[in-house]
Amino acid sequence: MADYEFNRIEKKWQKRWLDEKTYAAVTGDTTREKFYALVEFPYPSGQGLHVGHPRPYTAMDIIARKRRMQGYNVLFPIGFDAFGLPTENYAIKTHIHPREVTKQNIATFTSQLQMLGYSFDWDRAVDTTDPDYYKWTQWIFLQMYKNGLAYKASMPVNWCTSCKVVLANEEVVDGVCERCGAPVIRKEKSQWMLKITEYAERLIDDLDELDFIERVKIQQKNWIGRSTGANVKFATTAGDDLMVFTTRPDTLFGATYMVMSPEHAYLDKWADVISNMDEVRQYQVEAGKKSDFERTELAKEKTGVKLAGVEAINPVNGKKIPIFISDYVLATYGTGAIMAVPAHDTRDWEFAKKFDLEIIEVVEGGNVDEEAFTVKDDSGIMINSDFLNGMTAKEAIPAMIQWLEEHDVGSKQVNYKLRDWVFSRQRYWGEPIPMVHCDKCGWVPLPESELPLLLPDVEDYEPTDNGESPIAKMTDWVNTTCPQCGAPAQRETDTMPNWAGSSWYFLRYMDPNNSEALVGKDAVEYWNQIDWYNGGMEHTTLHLLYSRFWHKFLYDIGVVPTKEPYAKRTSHGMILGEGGEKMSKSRGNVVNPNDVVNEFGADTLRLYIMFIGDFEKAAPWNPTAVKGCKKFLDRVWKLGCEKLEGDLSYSAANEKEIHKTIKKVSEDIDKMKFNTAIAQLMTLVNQFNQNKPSRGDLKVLLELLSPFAPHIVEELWEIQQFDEKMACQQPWPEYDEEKTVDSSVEIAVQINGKVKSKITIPMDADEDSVYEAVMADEKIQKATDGMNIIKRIYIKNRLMNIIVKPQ
RNA sequence: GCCGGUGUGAUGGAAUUGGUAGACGUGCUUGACUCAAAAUCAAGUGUCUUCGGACGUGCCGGUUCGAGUCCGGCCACCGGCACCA
Repeated sequence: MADYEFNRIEKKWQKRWLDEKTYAAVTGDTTREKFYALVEFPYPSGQGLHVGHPRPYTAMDIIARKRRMQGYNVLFPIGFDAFGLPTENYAIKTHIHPREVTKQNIATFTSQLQMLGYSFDWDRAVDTTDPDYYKWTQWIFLQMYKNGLAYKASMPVNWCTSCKVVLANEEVVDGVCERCGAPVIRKEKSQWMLKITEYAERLIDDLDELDFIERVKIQQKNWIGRSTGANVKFATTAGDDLMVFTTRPDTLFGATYMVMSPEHAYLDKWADVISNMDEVRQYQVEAGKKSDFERTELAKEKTGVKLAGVEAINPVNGKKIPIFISDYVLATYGTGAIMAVPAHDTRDWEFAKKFDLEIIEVVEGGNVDEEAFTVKDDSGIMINSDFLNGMTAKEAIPAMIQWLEEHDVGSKQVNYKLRDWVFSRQRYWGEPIPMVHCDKCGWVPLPESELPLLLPDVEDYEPTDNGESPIAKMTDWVNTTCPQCGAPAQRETDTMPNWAGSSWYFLRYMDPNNSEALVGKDAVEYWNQIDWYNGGMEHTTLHLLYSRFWHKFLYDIGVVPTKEPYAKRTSHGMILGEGGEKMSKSRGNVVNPNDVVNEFGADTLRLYIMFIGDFEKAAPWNPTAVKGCKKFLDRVWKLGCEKLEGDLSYSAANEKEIHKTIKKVSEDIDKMKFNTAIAQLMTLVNQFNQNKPSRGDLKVLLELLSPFAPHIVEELWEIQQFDEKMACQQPWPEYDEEKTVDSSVEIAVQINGKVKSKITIPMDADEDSVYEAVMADEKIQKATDGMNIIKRIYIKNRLMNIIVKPQ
């Protein structure tokens, strides 16, 4: 018997798959149903592949391989999301051009991914830094601009003090930079923005039709943060009406004061009317100095300033109430001002206590002197509220909205927490934003014929302290002429964030070499929607949301035929270090896939990473357990090398277990229960070691194993000369439900719900004959001796429970 | 604080969705082979036990003939959001 030389075997088959383009998807083969399986394309970092990558990749590879065997026309592509900071930082350190670094890293990643035997369609690989690719990223930006979805605005933005770059809200975690951990401060800057808020409603509502795992839907919904309520107009003694948003218009009679955010525009407008403007200015300065992080840290203690000389009028009762400014009211949400109902809102209550303001109870049931009574279930009864008295909150809300509308002082309103997407980055290694600024014409888009706008070469990639991109120093590139009027003009020097290229990459895979369009009509009609997309939870409110937004826009302008890019979304758990901690260089617990492949082979790594535990949950790496998977493959090798004679029928001894295994493996792959599928394959192999397999037995084992461990399977397939076509090109085995069932079954016999004995009965035996067999059992006779049998419960093929009472 | 998730042997994890808890793997014990070790193969492995049994899925209670699974109340850990009106 030949040794199991996994290194030689794996290289041999990888080469053959690539040479023969075994896994190329065939567009236009209408005889077969299409299946588009997608994994998140990697960022090609200098560290190379991490063991985290193989988990989702192996999972989708197994699914793709099985679908091919089931006759689908499968598109399973890969590419590289190569713009981004780590590469740029590396360039700063080494003075090697990011383009070169990216090229090397992509080469490393490619060979590592090929080393693991993934059935990617390599001819379709995309690279977001390729001008032929980012031409279309820029093109989409131009379409957004033309449709009013891209705009430049000066506003306070998140500024990472270490990366020296603006961050999107989604990139700020606990007040620090998601990537480097440095503090994020607020900085006033002029930025390109994308109006994702225009799509907020559709981004929430359309989730209902999608087959996404629930936690993804919930997280996106929370992030978009829809709340329904009303806008209410308060007249003021300054003359202007002050508009507020509230989710509880029913509590309007309890509104005893108002609060504006320190940034509210009326403050400047009212400067002459406000008699304590000095105090107001001082508070504004202090609030402005605080970073987001400090604002949240100091959340407990309320601060604020009462506006002297201005009062508001509560529209429902004409009462004059004071107005404050406080940083607990955010300028960016709602109208930047609130009506305060201290009796029923915790924050308002704290503020009212501190400033000794009136607290009026309008919903019965709490003790508003002690704490705010926040009713969550809408069932509280309204009091002190004139025409609302006696109603539940649920009834009072629409009643109040109606009243507001009738009196023209308010209306129903929906608000979202989602903010527009800050889209410019002051860095080098990104897509140039194809816009030109002309003193006369303002911002002018580059004509599409000038795309791609190439990223210029610079001498120095170092970001500048004044917040400008390194490209700003390339005056030859920056200075241009206005596409509209021909006058001297300047190019935009900020670049796009790394989320840009990844927001549409799945479309390019459908038609990667199209030079006329980002994707051809036929290709996008055929591949249509991604059938199954697996990726990390960390992208839920970033890439996953952004790409849904872009796709909806592309749908609106007629580029794609579907409203949503992904029909189904699943997510894998993280691979942790040995101690159950996150793998990191500083902890020194990083496992390199290369080492595992060298020592045990790619098939063992694939098998282990799928066997490690529940796919959705995090799992710690266990080096000794890897051996178990290697041992399993050693046993398969031994079985498979033995020369078998005869036809391809199943042996009588193994037939039942084979049908069970086909069923279990088929179903488990579709449910991503890879660990139990592998366990069943192990059980089958254990049985083959008891009952020598026939030639047909071995053939079906190899077919079932081939998505998991494709290399060893192809080698054994060749040794056995099963077919001219490779194992991966065989039809997926089918099972006979009847043959998965045993002829006899062991059932439990319980007395009063406790298992007392076990007996073997024929499959599907009727209750009376089972009862007879039960009563013949010695242990049961003993247990029921001298007892009254009250009743019996029979669950077919499972158990019989006898209920007895002492006589 | 709000939203979501998880809790099962020494260990990673199974359990037909209310029906024999611990599949499969690791580890450990014993045996075979070996001068020996590794590898391989075989048997065993939840806890306690007076060997009749008794107990056992984070804790307390409930529903049920029957609960890891359902309900109520806690505890612990993980993830997300957070002064969002």
